[in-house]
Amino acid sequence: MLESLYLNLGQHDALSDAEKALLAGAMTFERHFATGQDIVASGSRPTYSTLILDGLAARYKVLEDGGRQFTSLQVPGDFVDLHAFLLKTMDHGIVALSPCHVMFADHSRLRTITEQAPHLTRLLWLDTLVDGAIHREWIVAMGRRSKTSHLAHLVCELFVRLQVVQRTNGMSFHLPLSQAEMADVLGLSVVHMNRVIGALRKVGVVSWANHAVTILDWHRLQDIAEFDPTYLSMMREPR
Amino acid sequence: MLESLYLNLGQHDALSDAEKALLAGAMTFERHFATGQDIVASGSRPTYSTLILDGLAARYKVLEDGGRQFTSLQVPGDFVDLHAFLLKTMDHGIVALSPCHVMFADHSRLRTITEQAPHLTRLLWLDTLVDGAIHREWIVAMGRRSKTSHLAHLVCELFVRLQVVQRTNGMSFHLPLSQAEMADVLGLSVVHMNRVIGALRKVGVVSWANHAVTILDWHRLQDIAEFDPTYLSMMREPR
DNA sequence: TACGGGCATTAACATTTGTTAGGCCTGCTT
DNA sequence: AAGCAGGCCTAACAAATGTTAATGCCCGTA
Repeated sequence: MLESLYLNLGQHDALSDAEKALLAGAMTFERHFATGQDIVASGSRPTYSTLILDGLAARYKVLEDGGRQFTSLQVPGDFVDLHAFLLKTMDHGIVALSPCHVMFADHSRLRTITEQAPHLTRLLWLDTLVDGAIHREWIVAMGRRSKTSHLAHLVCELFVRLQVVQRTNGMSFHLPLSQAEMADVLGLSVVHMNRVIGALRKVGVVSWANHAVTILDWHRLQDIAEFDPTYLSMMREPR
Repeated sequence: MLESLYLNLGQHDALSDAEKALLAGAMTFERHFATGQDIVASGSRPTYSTLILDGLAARYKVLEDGGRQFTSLQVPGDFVDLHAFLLKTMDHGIVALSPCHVMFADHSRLRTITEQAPHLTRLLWLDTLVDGAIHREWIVAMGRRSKTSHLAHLVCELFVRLQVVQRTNGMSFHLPLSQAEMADVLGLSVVHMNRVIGALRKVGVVSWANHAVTILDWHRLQDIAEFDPTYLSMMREPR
């Protein structure tokens, strides 16, 4: 059941059986969320952290004018709010973008891990660092890439991340977001989001229909995106 | 000499004398960097992490077309590349935006801290988590705020962060960035950056000249920015 | 003192992006 | 079967942002 988590953490460094057992021991109950439901509310002070077993979720903030911005997309194997273990107060919400199957890890047991399992602690820390690296890449994309390049970069990133947790199917993956939701990822209007998706389709590097994205020309897509996966730290080495 | 670091880490939770000693013990040599010099090179694999004692620095990425985007600004007391301790390979560069006085902490000694000082480890982890929270706020600003609001938000954030490490002077602080550099922060052209700064000046909430920023109307500035400092986790509580 | 470079500022114009509105599907409900 | 809601897509126009170029200022240096 925790296979995705093991794949996710294990991509950076070897994960021992004892460590897997410690992780499993930190888990409490599981739960399902329907599309659109809040998994964690902004401003709350959770006493557990949420692991996604299956489904797609996103962090978001809402502004006074009603505008919404997603700040990350979370795939199976992601600890969506590991932050709250130390940050205490959630400064953003987390919403299910598809039906989500999640499991909760008690903060008190995570704390025990930090007291007794330094290497596993470093791997969990690393998980949040990769999260930050992804944020930086998004900032670069929002600030200095063309919108087409930004979208291409996102497609590359999602494909690679989903591949790690075995959620791709050949060169395709399931992306349950509507174009309005995609617009809240890239920070665009819906109309322009539609234009940009159209542009990417037109160059022929992806097909995108019915929430299924297929990469038709990985090399050219990567080129448009200037995608370099270094920031995802997928190299397995001692940490 | 490490006062800024103690102030920075200590804002989130009490820092014991033993922990301060451990931090001091992790430090090796110090060094000065001139404005514009690279403190850490993109793609390098440092064996130490860099603490800013004095000066302003920034993380950045450069794209193929020469465009540059800053992904964070780093103030005294910030561990600019604590990431590299676990990420290993730098996926971005760090440049001095003013003369910088820095000190290096050996990764091997940081590792010892993770083995022997769980609470201090959590505080260091937390430091990187706040970093991520700042990134998220930047993403929201880039995606969904007006440019004026984005700039106002940045001014609020810098003021608060500098205040923690006692680098403010009343309602003023020193901001050594040129408008071209500011443009690389917000992801704008230089010309538009100039317009936006002009707009903020015109409403009369800040004065901005000779690299000195003075907040003339904090309340209204905060209002324009929709600035809520929760994300900085400045509350002192057990972590 | 004269010169040149970097920086802030502005103008004029080009391009990108947002807004408003509507059409056309599809799937679901009555 | 009719009606309705949501999602995708397009058009026409408005607003924001980028580009190019020019001006003036300050400052360090020949």
